[in-house]
Parts: sequence; C-alpha cells; structure tokens
Amino acid sequence: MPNDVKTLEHLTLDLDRFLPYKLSILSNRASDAIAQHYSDRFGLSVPEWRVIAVLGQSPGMSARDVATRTAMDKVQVSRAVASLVEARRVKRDGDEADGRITRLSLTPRGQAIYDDVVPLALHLEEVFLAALTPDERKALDRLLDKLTDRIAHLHVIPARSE
Amino acid sequence: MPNDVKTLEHLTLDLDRFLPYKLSILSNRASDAIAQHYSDRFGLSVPEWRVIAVLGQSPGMSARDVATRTAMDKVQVSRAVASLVEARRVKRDGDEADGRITRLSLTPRGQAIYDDVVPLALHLEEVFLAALTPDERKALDRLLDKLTDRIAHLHVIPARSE
DNA sequence: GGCAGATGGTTTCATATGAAACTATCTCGC
DNA sequence: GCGAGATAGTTTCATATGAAACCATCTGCC
Repeated sequence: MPNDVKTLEHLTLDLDRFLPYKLSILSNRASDAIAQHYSDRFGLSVPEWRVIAVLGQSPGMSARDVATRTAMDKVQVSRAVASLVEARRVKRDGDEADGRITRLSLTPRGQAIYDDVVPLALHLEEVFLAALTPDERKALDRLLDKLTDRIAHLHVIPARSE
Repeated sequence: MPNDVKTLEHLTLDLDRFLPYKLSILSNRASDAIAQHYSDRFGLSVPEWRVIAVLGQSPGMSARDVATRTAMDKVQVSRAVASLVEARRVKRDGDEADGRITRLSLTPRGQAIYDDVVPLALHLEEVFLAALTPDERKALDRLLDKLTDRIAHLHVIPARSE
C-alpha cells in the first residue's frame, strides 16, 4: 500500500489571497471605523446613517428607492426610517400620484446631522486613502467598479454548473 | 436679502464614489453569492464556513486563533465550533501545556466538506475575476493589501482629532 | 367598472448577534 | 506556594435581523 496518510490530494485555500475574504475583512474594518464615529456622536445605527446619507444626496426618494440604492432590504429600511421619523430627523410626504409611496426627506435636524457627518466621513476616507497615491486611487476605483459591474451581471449563479 | 433658500452651503457625499460604501456593496454581494452555494449544499452558515476554511488551511488552531484570523468575535467562533462539533465536522483536543485552550481540527467529514467547497470557492473567485486582466488582478491585490495594512495601523482612531 | 395579480411598506416571528457576566485555567510577583 | 490579574472559552440576555405573512394601493385586462 502506497501511503496511508493522505498527502497530496488536499487542495488548500489560502485565505490571505482569497479575494472575497480580503474584501470582507477590509470592508468590515473600514465600515466599523466610520460607524464608530457617527454612532458615538449621534446615536445613529448603520442603517439609519445609510438612509440619511442617501436622502442627503437625493431627497424625495421612496423607501424602496433607498433600499435599492443601498442594497439594504426593505424591512431594514422601513425600520430605520420609522426610527428616524420618530426622532424628527426624516419626514414622510405622501406621493400625489401613488398612494402606496411615501416621499422621504431630511428635516432640518436630519440635514444638520448630514452636514456634520459628511465632512467626518470624507476625512476618514482621506485617512484611509492616504496609503495610496492619486494614481493608485484612480486605479482602485476603476477596478472596484469593474468587479461590481461583473457581479451585478452574474445575477444568481445556478446552483451547479455541469 | 441675498437668497432665502440655502444654496451652496451643503456639502454632499456622493455615495457612488465613497470608498467604504463601494467596498461594502461589493464585498457583500461577493460574499452572499458564495455563501449561497455552500449554504445550499452543506447547510453551513457563514461563520461555520469560515471556521472550516481556516482549519482546513491551518489545523490545530485554538478558537481564539480562529477569531483573530477571521476577524470574527469569540462568541461567534464559540458557537460555530459548537455546532460543527455537534455535526462531527470538527473535533476538539485539549492542549497539553495549557488547559484553557482546545486545539481544533477537521474530522474526515469536515475535511470532505472542505475538499468539496474549496474548488467551488476558487471557481467563483475566478468567475468574478474574469472581469480583470492578470495585471489588473495583481494591482488590485496590492492595493487592497496596502489599504488593509493602513487600516490595521490606525487602531481605533480617537473620537475626534483636534 | 371590477377583479386578478403586482408593488410599496409594515408587522410578526423565529433566529442571529454581540456585549457583558461568568467559569476555568494560567502567569507573574512576592 | 499563593493570591491578583490576565486569558480562553461559554452562557446569558437584550437587541438586530430577515423571511414570510400581511395590508393597502395600484395596474392591467375583461
């Protein structure tokens, strides 16, 4: 008998070189660092901050628009909006044409938070990106866009390809 | 009076160009696509798969090692390991020198899953990366490493820098 | 008009999560 | 040796999450 301890047949996955894993670690660390700040200052949860960020940029969106835009699910959006409305940071206005929709926008109070968090977010992004030269930043941006497009076009891959 | 509608004073954050946001979207989409597969086939949760992935590469790690390696918290690891042990996919061995530690490794059953999932994971990575040329892949890898290092060295940024 | 889906949004319910408390063991200074 | 932390790991508990059911409105199509 050749060998009773299995030797060469196990393919191994080197996590440190596995792209989805690297992306996940990096992304979580970056998000956590930022979340830390706005949570400390304004008591905003991540979903709440996302809603504010989107509405600050594009007021008048419906909840569904927000969900699509941020890749959150609609339950999460519904709850984040409810709590923001409660805190008078966001207001809802009915849509004239479609009774199911509510148009969301920041109240002055919400806008004040937005105005305060945006420079902070940009500052933190700058701190991260200080590791890269301007050319590298452009390159990174382009590469991430390519990958994002790619994944978007894959939809959900069928369970098994054979 | 000049203008009663505030015009220029609101800085806006363009989410589509905000790196942490882009990373988060991309990372979540990629992870979800992969998670879908191993969840369907083996009923593995994300934390469980991470534990298996790490043990397949480096058997004999302690729970804490696994937690550090994967950026999961120790509660999550503890639970994932408990459920994997329950399913006879992972086994625990006491450490001789240190009674607090247990050494974790894959059972044959766990190894079989690992051997099955690894090619799938590599295949999916390949599908994503098909969007990039070999040079671009290297560049991306290097850029992500730089950022990850950078963030690691920031520790937790003090609440406010002034 | 009016009814069979589709769509926007909320609620319910069962599960996942993580901070904090806890147990057990180890380490170090005396 | 032995008592005061540190460290590994688990359990508790309160909160976050998301799938599925639900309600309301809208959009065809007859």
